[in-house]
Amino acid sequence: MRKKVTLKQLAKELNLSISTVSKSLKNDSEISEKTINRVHELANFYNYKPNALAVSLKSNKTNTIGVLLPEILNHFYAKVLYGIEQEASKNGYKIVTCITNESYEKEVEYVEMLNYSSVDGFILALSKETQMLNKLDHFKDLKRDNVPLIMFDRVSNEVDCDKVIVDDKDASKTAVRHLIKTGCKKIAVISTIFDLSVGKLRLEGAREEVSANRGVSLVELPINNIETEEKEIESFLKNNEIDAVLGLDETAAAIAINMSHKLGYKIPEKISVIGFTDGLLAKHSYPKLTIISQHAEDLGAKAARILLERLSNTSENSYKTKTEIVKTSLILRDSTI
Amino acid sequence: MRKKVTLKQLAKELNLSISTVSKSLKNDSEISEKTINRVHELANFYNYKPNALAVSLKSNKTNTIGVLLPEILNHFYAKVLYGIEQEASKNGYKIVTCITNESYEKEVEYVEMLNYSSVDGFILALSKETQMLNKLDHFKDLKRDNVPLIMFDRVSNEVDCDKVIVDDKDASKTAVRHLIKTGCKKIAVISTIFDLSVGKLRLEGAREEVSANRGVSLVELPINNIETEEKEIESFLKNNEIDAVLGLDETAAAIAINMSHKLGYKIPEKISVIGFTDGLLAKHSYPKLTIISQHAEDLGAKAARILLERLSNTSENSYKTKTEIVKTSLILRDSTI
DNA sequence: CTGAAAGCGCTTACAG
DNA sequence: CTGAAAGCGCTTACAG
Repeated sequence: MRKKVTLKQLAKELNLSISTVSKSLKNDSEISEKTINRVHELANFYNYKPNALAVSLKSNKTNTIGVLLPEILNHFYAKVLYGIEQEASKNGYKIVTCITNESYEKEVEYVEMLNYSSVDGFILALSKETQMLNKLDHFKDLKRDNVPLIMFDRVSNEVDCDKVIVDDKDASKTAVRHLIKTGCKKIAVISTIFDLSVGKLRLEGAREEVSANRGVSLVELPINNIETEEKEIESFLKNNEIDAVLGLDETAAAIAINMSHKLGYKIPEKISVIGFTDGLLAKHSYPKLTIISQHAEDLGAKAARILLERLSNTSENSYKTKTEIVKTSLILRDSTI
Repeated sequence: MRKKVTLKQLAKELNLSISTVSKSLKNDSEISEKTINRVHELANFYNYKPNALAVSLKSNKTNTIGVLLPEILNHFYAKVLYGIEQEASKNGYKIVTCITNESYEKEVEYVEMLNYSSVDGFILALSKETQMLNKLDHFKDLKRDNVPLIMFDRVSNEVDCDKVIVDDKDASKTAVRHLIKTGCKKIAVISTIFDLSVGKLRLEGAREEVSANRGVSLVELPINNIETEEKEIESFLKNNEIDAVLGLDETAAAIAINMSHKLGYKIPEKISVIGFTDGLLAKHSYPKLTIISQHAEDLGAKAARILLERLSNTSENSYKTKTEIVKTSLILRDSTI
């Protein structure tokens, strides 16, 4: 069982009251300088730290932000987390992170758990399963308890809260436009995330851009089963005379590159490839992948800033929620012409 | 500011005392069935949840484990985290994770912060900077406060605590033995982690195994600057007549494969490649990388189990610490013969 | 300048 | 069977 020095013990040893010790540690002007010094000295000696549980119980705030991520082996979320962490710690907030692993049940469980642990607010992206089932009741508790919530990336229209999203549709358009500009005529879109809000938007963008250009066509390869993704992409590349691939998630484009190697197709000479998310796979593919960067770190920082703002306005019990859109960038590397 | 129903409010509305309500919620046999039912009904209606801060303050335990990771964009640590999480949540424990980003200062800060937040125990791998500076004073606080600590993977001999490590030296030996068995004569070892305990052990293993085999030689490529890693590996491959590469961290082997593509070297025909860590890069390289798996998930679960055991033995204030070793496996894929 | 008292939301030994 | 009281470790308005 953990042991810690308390105000009580310091008070006893100094022959002072608990109140005086408490005030001294805050350098309260009420207290004589001499007493303040005595108290600090002993506190330092014992390495006294106030008990955070007691402080939080009293103040009704924990200075903690709960963060829920669908997945962590994903550079986008990992970087968002980093952005949140930076901004939060700059402002004296801690973060507690839970990974839902794309499970609705886990998401519900973690929201309850963190709410029960009295985090001051939430930042989260919905799990895949939650988006598919479209069950959002677990967020009503937060509303009822008056706990602010910021959703990012994977959001739901049915929850009224602040949101930070990426301009996914525009991003796809920009990518496709680049492919067309460099001479591609038959563009494949590979997606494992057609169930997600972001996947839908990205696909829509590609469709719109293609249909706005005469003589260019789109072939869609939706992948249901991650297990067979490689094989599906390989046979797709073999059986379709395409000259470009747009991968809508982090891995699809990388796999397209690998399968092209296998089939002996040159990149970018025969096939141009663009992916989403500036992650490890993109950096360590050969040739290096041209990608859409979602500026994950900025996005995280932005979400944190909005939350901190909500937390500082303790007065307003209800407020008008807002949605901010983060602009993406197309980063040209070696997998496109 | 968050609002929550409390025992007090329930008591008032039910015309009962706080004690009776509290006991009823726990189905205490002292209380009449009728009262218990009344209380539960209202509690359900209001969705009452006890305030975790108050419970923890009273019980002096938070059911929370603090986890410190050097890096998260690293499959090994991400999977260890997953293993810890599984085991912890199975036993009603939550985890709070902090990423040190290989910084000594951050590590000190987080240890203090989590200790101050009253986590029940710690599981951590040291940051690179901490291992280089070899400053370990921040763990004395934990000892003084009687908070159990489990170190894994990157550990220090100078801290007396439970440890879970990987048989890194044997792992390298096994890898090199396989290379030799398949006919490799001149083996390169590429390392960006020669400062780390694990990096040293892996290198040692490779050296020992090579010197035990006549006619086989080792070439070492230590890389100081991650920025120029690719170029260094490329020119190394060009200027050395090697027939095998052992990459001691997650990325080195992947880069070796990419640079081989660039130089037109066939894998595994001309060069065999083995890497450490069964991560995304290994899975999505072409050809698929033969790797040493450290069984990260098991390792995490094991660390959690040891900690939970320590936490359940509240009686013992001092105990004999132990070190457990997790066996690695060589997983043969397509980058070796 | 210092301290006693109330209170944050719980739990539990004790009294009735 | 129910409740008053003490206490976990703090903060702060109030009294002296």
